[in-house]
Amino acid sequence: MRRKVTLKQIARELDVSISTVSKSLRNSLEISEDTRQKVQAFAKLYNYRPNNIALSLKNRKSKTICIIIPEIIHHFFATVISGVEKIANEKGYNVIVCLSDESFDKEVINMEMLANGSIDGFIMSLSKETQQKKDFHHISEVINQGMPVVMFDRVTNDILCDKVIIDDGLAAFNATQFLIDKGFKKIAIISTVDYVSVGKLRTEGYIQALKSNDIKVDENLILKIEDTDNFESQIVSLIENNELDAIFAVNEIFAVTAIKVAARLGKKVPEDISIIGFTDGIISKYSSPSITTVSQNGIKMGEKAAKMLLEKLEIEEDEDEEYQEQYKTEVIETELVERESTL
Amino acid sequence: MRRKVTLKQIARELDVSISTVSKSLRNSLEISEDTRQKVQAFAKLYNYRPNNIALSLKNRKSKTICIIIPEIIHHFFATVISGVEKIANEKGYNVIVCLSDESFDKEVINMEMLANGSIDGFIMSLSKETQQKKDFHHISEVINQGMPVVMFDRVTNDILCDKVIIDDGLAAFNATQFLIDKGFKKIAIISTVDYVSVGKLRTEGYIQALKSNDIKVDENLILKIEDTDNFESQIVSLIENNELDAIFAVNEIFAVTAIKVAARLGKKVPEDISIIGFTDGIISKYSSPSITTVSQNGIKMGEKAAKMLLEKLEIEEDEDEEYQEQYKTEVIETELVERESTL
DNA sequence: AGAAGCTCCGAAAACGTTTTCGTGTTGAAA
DNA sequence: TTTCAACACGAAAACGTTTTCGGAGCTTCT
Repeated sequence: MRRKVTLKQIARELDVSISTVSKSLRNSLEISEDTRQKVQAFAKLYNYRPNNIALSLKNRKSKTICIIIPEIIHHFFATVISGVEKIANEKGYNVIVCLSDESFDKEVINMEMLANGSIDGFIMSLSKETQQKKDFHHISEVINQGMPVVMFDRVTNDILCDKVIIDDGLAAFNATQFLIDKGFKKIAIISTVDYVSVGKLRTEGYIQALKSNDIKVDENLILKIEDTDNFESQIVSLIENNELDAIFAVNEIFAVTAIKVAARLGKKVPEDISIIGFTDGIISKYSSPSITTVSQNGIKMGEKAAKMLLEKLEIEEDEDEEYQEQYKTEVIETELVERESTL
Repeated sequence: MRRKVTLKQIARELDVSISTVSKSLRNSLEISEDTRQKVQAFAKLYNYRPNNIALSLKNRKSKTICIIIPEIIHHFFATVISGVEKIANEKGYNVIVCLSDESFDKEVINMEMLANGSIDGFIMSLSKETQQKKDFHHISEVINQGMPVVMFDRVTNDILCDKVIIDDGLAAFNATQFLIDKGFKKIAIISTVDYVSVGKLRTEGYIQALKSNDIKVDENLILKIEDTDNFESQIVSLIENNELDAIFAVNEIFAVTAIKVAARLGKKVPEDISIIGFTDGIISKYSSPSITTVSQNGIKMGEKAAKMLLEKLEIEEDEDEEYQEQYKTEVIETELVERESTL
């Protein structure tokens, strides 16, 4: 078990200075052909690799970025990570993945822990608790220290930074309009509580669509779910108490649960009731019937977010001094994937 | 945008030495109460945080571990990450997630890139390609340098290190036996090609179960799928050409696809044909009918792997010198979760 | 022969810490 | 008055790099 070999050891062994070794390995013309070859041969033999930590310290950057997500056991976030990884790796960056578990405290701890030199920038989606508390000091602090942050999906207007989102309102509008175009009038929505930004936006889009088609908005058809562990009974009531034509669910789980509940209540999907979901995940694809859904391309979001972050990092590198800070918000287009759950 | 403050800056500002500042912040008794308070107040005001990279360099460890998985868009691996994260965070470690995308080269690159000081240890599950090539030099190299490695799920006997696995053979045996106990004789298996270690083991378990119940093994009922993108037609043939009682699928996707195909061919699940899957993921839970499956607790696997790795790291720290190297293989128990897809 | 210019290399600083060791200043004991 | 311990602090090394600068030794030109 030989430990990693360092410049110093090579230098001692070959009886030259550390500088000479370093320069030789970097093929500096300052060093004679002879010495260079000797050093390089020796380094190769002992499988020398520069120590990343030392390089990070010297260069004052770690070539590592961090992505903070609320939970990983969630197809959408997993795809985003995948997109981030792809771009980051292409550019020689590593990715640290942190999970906030929807907790404000964990989000803060993670950021504080990593903001001290370990990483060069953040990509993040807010935890539910953070969105509820509306406390973003940990993020603005990091930004104030000059570390770039890119937010995606669950974002906030209270922080100025690059963002990657989908147009949740528009996507919801389109999904609802799709149902209306099929001739449906009694359309329910299964959404989340309002402090989850995307839930609120999607609900608004749904309402917009109804209004612009002169369909009266019925509060009884708007179900806002708080506890994502135990909500099935609420969906049962919704379907039992209303003669629904269709349901728009703001995520996969709600959609697939609606299908199950409908089946149990003797309603066929899509013959008796049509259902549209949100997020084109693994459930929508493999459910029976498979689910018509709004596809938010997580990979594309991750790629875009990573590109924006890396761009900031490269710029900083060049013209270190005060260029006009420009923040962009990129909107990733969504798409309605038609499957079996709608007529 | 003030940049991060360092010991040196505080020292200059307060007109003391760097050592004094460092000691003050660590509450050393060498420093007078007076000076300590002054320094601490100043540090707090300017929100001083020690630079992690510098600490890593000094301590020769990064308090970061890396987990390499074949793909993240896969419920099982996501749960493993989640388990690793949990334990690592508890002990103050960060987790770098690397994706090999089932590619040998990416696995090698990732390991080489990070093995140079960036991290303290690896947790990994082999990529398909690596298992196929049986080339593990990158792993043994890392181990030779004294860096602990823990392998999980997809492991190999060619490398000596800590491992966390399930008893794939036994689990498959039990699943098959479960079907046999229901009175089924014509039981098919949908598996992967043999170089995927877990696929092979599960197939063996299936065969064992048949044999020990004196059921003839019919090669036509053993489907080994190579291309995971385009296999539906093979399942169609399997079901069409054989009067099956039941199917044992070695993963969720195969199981849910079998259900779909069966339905299309006019066979009801579970009335006409029973189906058991492997991996208790989101699909099994939300599919209709929901799928009876072998649950491999990914969280527990991740937690166990992380514990084993961190233990090695802590030991190394203490008694740096040659204690007898002991490698363990932990077996995580599986469980058969009965749902709707079996009678 | 002196100046100038190369070629080849090493010393040292820098990145930000922690820690060991030394040293100057007190105050009290001998 | 001398000696010694306690106290409070600083210098420097170390972790492993890269890079700037300077210098020694040689050749070439005038």
